[in-house]
Amino acid sequence: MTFEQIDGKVDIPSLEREVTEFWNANRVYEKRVEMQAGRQPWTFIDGPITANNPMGVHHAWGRTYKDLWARYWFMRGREVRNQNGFDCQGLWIEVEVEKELGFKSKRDIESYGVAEFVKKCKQRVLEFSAVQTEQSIRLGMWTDWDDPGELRKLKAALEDPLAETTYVGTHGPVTGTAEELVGKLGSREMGGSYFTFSDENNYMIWTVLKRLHERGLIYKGHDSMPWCPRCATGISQHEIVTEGYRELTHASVYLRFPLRGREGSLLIWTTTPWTLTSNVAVAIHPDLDYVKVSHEGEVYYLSKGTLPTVFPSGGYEVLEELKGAKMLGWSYNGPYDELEMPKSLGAPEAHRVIAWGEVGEAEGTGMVHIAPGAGKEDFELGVQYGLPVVGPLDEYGVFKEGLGWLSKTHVYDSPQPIFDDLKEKGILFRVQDYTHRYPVCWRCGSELVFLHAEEWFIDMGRVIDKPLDEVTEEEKEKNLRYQMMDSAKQARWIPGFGLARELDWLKNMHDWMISKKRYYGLALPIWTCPDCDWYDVIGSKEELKERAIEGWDEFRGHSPHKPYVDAVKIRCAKCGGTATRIPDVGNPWLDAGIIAYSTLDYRTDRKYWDKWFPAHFITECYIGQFRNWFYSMLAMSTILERRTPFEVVMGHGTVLAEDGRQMHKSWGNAIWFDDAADTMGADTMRWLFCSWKPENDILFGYTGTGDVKRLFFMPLLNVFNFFTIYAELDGWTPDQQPEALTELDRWILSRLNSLARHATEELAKYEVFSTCKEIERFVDVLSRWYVRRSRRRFWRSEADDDKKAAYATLYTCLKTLTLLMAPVTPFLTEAIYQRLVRGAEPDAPESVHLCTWPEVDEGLIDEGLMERMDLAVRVSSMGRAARNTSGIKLRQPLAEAVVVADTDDIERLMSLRGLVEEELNVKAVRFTSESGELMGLEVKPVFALLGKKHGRNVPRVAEAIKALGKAEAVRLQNGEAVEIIVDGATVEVLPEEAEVAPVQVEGYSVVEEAGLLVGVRTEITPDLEREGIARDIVRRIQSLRKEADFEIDDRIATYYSGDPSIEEVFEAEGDYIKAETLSVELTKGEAPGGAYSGEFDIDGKKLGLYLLRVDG
RNA sequence: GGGCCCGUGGCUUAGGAUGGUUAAAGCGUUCGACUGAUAAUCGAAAGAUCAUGAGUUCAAAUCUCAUCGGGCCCA
Repeated sequence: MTFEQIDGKVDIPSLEREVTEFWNANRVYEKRVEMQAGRQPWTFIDGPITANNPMGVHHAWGRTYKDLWARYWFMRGREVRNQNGFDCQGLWIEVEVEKELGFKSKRDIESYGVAEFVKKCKQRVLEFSAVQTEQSIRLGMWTDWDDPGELRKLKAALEDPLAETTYVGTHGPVTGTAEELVGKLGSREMGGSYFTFSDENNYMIWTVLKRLHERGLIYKGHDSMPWCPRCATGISQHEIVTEGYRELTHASVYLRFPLRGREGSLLIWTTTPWTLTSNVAVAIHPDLDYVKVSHEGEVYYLSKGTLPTVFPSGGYEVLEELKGAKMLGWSYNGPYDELEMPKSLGAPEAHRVIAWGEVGEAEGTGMVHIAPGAGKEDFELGVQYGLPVVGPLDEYGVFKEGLGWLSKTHVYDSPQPIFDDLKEKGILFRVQDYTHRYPVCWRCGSELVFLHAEEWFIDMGRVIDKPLDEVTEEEKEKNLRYQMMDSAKQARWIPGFGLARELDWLKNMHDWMISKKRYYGLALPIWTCPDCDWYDVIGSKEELKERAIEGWDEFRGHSPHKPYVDAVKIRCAKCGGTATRIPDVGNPWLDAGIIAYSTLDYRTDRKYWDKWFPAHFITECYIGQFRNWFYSMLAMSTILERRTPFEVVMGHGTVLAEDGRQMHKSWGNAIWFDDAADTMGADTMRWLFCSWKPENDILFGYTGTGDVKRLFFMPLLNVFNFFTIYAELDGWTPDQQPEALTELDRWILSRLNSLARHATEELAKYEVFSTCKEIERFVDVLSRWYVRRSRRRFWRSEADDDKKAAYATLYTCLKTLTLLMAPVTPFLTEAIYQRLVRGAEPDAPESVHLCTWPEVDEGLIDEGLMERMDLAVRVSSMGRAARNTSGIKLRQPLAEAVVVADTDDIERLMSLRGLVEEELNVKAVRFTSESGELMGLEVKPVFALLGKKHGRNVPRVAEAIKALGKAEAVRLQNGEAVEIIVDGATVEVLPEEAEVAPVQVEGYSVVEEAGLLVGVRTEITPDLEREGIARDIVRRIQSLRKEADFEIDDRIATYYSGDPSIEEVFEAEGDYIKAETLSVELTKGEAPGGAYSGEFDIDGKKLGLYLLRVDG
């Protein structure tokens, strides 16, 4: 069999499974890679997906892009490097493992054992990297995948980390301890995806951090961060924003801070009484109006605007009004100045009034209590004003030593005792319930506190207060911020506003906090001396070994993770003490940011790195990546090489559910990737994603993918099936080329080549949306015009040249289209290619994905022809509309269609008239530039105006107006007055007294549109009527043939009986009926036994038909 | 508060860089047709002052500014 159909009721997912099996059985991907080795490189760097859960449909969007350009460049003949990557370290994985193990806090991890916990984290990564690998293969992603089974075996082997095992990588088996092999995943020796927990990835970051340290850019700082006392962990701002707020009611307190050296107190309000232990300053707004008031014998300062809320029942007297600015620098006595910790840190001496622009009057007293050790903004203000930092809580929310009676009590139990204490001290003003949105831990729901912690930072460079382009080379020299901006500008950002966003982030970013007080992640290579302030950064495993003074044996054979690496100690270069590693792990964006170096063997094989760096292309969902992955990639590359690691970066939007909301398990609008792949199919998703503008968020669901299938895939498959049915029947093969092509053929080939040109150029620019739209348009015209207008050419029984032309043309269209679509819909195109090309062209590559990208034949692009055909399509469409309004069915032939157009258009349409005749089922198309052929002008009197002017003569005037000729009508239309004769008198008719409207000429149904007029003659002569009936008869015979299950090319004998007027048609139109229905004879009367019969009704007249298959 | 994006028929979106006849699709609605691609398909109709206001221009959905509304990022 040369050509093979695809079942019209095709189940796309099962088709895709069949294609996957074909690829696997024939090692198609491997063959492609071998074919391209040593050619011009194309390199893609994958932003790692967190291997922590199954992937979602939102991942499928970006992954579709990632795959499509790799396939495109494969077809363009490049050597492609597109290694997939997994993000393997960080809190998210810890959280899932904690859930698995039922842990509630960090204490649970400590008692379980850090080594075991880290192992569990690695095992989780191996499990889900296997799952995601399977899913990605299901999506059709082509890259050097690990065998998921091997990943799972390695996971099991890791149970005993130091035991020998073997991993079958993509280049063959590798043997080592389980922990060693895990640490080598993704290396050139092992093949497969890269894993950010690999030894190389971690040590490469050590190298970077050491370089930064050598430049003096690593420092220890402080931060005040939201903290869950129950989980004993910091919570990032991001975690709070997504689901971390709850409506809560707390007891808030108003209290007095007595002023030093002047009368009265500052009136302070706070919702977090525990922070009063750490008060250092009071912030006011310098421009706000404040008042000094007396109330029940006490004197207070507060802002004027808050008087009504503070004293709801009045009873105060304003003694003085003043601007906030006048109070700056005033000193006061804090509520806990007697405690040892604040005293030792110098808080009492520091107490003063400071300015802060964020102070408002919406709540409180317009005076804000500032505790730099217990709040984020407080901390920043503290840095700005050089205030001491009092951090009262430990990581479990317990008050530290040095806080008197509060020490060792828990922060959650503190409000009431504090209120009692304040009352005893005589500074309590009022306690009052207050409801607000308060941050809580997204894992356990505990209320968060702010904790002051030591953290490690990279100095990203100060902001220089001048326009970007005026920053000098010298200023940039020590300033990563500006160097990164330069790197960012070297890349092309899609969409264009991406660069502006990245630069905005770079302008505003703070120093990079790289430490996190957790267990599973990059071991920050910072060793500190417990006896002095010395610290150093280690740049490699080798350096660590060399400098180790103890613990190396314990560490040997392990990956650089906690707890083993912590055993290694080095000598303090300053005091000779024993320095230990800080317990912190690294920010996971360090892991993802380094991969343009770590995965390309930057440290060990610079030639290899040179070949593949920088990436030609990267793409990710842009929400968040400007400050995450794009940022960290730029940072690392700027530190190491001061250049961008990617040439083109494309960002795309987020996937939303079809109701326009985020997909959410509990809202019931989420779609899982596996379900989507199983029901709608991977290619359907891929097409939906690619035919969407990347910068817009996409509404993803079964309606959209259903449309893809119904409006695009099905018409395409229908055309394909149409071709295969007839080509197979006729035994056409591609070597049967025609002598000449028709205009219709040349037109569709012209369309095809301009499509190919568009696709080639746009895909090279990383633009796929418009290509998909063009392809959809092409399939539309191919189906609705080329094939529809060519159908009869395929039906003819003899194989003439015109038929060859039709086959050759349609074959070329389908084959080229398949190649153009191959990168976007790899499964569907493979299914078509196998059935269309493989049987017909013995030398064709065995897979569509082993083909080269189609060449564009510019010579076949004929702009003039395409314009003319567009015109013919429009005329046909208008003609159909005209028939439609006349109510005459299309099967009924009509005598003529008249087209009114200018002479140029007539000229252009002339050679295409045959197509229009067939399409409109008319005997002839007549062209004219005289619109009067189809449209007259009707003049209607405006009675409202005429009545006043002519009184009782109106009817006769109106009569005369209606009877006006065309010339006068035109003058009226042009705003001129005309004269008429009524009863012998001359009457002037003003333009406003008559409405002029076009009206159709009798006997035609007419449609008008933009300078064109198309009409069909509606008269049905007896001859035409007979022909119409003949077509009706043909249709009934055809449907009967089909019911009878005859083959398309079976010959039949037809017997008929019925109304005399119908029988007469059989005689008059016999030849036509015979030819159309493959009837070798037409016989009046009932058939012999065994005939297939049917009774019909044609416009109320009876028809009986009896069909017999004839052999030979 | 700063930066960026988006507002187009009932719904979902094209078009927008380069201003130019009557703003284009699909869904939905209504009517009709076709019939050897057929549980498919095709045609037609109704439906939009292109968020609002101003400006530039002979001409603005498109360019500029402002306002309103929605979203994202950073404070």
